[in-house]
Amino acid sequence: MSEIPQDISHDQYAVRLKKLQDMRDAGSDPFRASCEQTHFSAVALQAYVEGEENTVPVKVAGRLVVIRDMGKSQFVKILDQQGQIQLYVKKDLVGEEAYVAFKRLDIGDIIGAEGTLFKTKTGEVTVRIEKYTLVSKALRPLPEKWHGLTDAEQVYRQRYLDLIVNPESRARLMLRSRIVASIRQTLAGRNFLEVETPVLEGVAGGSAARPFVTHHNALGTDFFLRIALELRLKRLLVGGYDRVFEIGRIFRNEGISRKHNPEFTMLEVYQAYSDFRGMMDLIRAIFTDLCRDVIGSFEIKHAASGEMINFAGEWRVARYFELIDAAVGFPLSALRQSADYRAKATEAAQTLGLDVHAGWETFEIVNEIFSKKIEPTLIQPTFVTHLPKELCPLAKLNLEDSGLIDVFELCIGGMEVAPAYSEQNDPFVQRQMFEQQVGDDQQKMDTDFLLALEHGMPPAGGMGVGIDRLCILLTGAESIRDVILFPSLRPNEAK
RNA sequence: GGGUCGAUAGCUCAAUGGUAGAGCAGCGUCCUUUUAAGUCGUUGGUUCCGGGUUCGAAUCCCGGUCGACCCA
Repeated sequence: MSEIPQDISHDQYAVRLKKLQDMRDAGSDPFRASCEQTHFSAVALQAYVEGEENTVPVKVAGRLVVIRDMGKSQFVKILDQQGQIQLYVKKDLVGEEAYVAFKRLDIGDIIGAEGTLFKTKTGEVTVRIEKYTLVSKALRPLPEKWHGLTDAEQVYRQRYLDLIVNPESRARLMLRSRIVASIRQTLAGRNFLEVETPVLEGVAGGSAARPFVTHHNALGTDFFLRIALELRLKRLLVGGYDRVFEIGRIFRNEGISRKHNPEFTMLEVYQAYSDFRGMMDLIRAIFTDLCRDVIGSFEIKHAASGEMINFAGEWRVARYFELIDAAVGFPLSALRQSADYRAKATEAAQTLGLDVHAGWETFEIVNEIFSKKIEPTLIQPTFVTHLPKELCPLAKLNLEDSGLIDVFELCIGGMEVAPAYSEQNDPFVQRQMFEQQVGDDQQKMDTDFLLALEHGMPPAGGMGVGIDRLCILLTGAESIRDVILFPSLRPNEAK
């Protein structure tokens, strides 16, 4: 322990260090190895029986977050996983020595306490403390109780402080845990197997994104961090896992924004002998369970627009090109086979005020219209179907129009939430689509996956759900950083 | 990567180019049912870092670091 200066009254760290040293000098250890807890705060509050004062015993534990000292008695509050509970500490009850020691506790200290439940004259259920133990000393002061912690950088770098002092952050991030748990439960109830597949891949396939590269020393080779789960999970379809899913972290070496974190969480689900329509049923079931069990409502307020998003009833189904034609104001899609399709698409995009880059393929120009002018307007749940095949090289082609694919993009709240496909299982078509996608760079082609397809993959529906964006939607968060416990930041020495 | 904005006490925030302040927290006092408890007193600053302009810089200028927002 470092030297403690003479006048420490202004230095909260030094004051606390001094208290720690005094306790150690007196032979008591302020960092205990265990502490008995019979009740979480919320459980204790429910255990109170109206009119039965000081009959129900509880042992609670948590961090001191409020201290109201009234001389010979104190009201304090502790915070545990479930929230706060008030404790009443009285000199008569705990004894002189313990009371004096209690007065030396600081906000932030973690204590265990036992006593009985009663209701104060203002009606708050409170634990009347008979015994307490300091189980972990906090050497640093907490942020201010009223405003909490607002400095964005500190909120992200020291998330634990945000969780302690900002109840809305606690609630939002805990809701994420419950959302993921609910999804697992829904899928388990439908006989899906949860699996884990490699993060380190020789080929980063399944999507078009720039991967992170790392190096394995013993093998003397570079690996890519996965950018999707798809190709591994489909190998499991080949292997006879008919219903399989993974909730896993994927990594994309691209920009950081309110909607993008370099690592994020994806749910991918595959169901053999189903197709993209089956995935519509599945995603409806996932949302129904989420609304019922986690959110407690089938309506959620869309944070950006204030509009109520309704998850009950039928969800809108709309064809991609119907939406495009409506947005541009003329039947652009009728020209898809004609020579001036590109020119008309460019003109339409520019009329809508969009920049068209010279190097873009025509489907990219049209998709710019979709992502900038249509997707943001799809607030209510909408299945967008019949997308152009260039957008998803892993989907089955539509039987009536081979330029389209059997897929949907589920858009909610102006965001793409879940794409789903009837999965491509023809190894020849798949190879062709890969070749178009990778161009000359054959290194990027997952030939081992094509080999797996040649062994036969059952027809299947597959779906991906961006868990972070789903959480943004369901929690009303403004940024992906608000639903990720520790978002990616530039490394920085602690201040 | 580009543009705009920001960084002041542990936290939340003030401060015409002229002695850096407040609230909470801390320290000391009073108070045995408080609810942002109350009461009296009181300590605390490398104004993000490095240059420059100026008699004088938290404030103006340049560079950097970190962050936020928008764009790519």
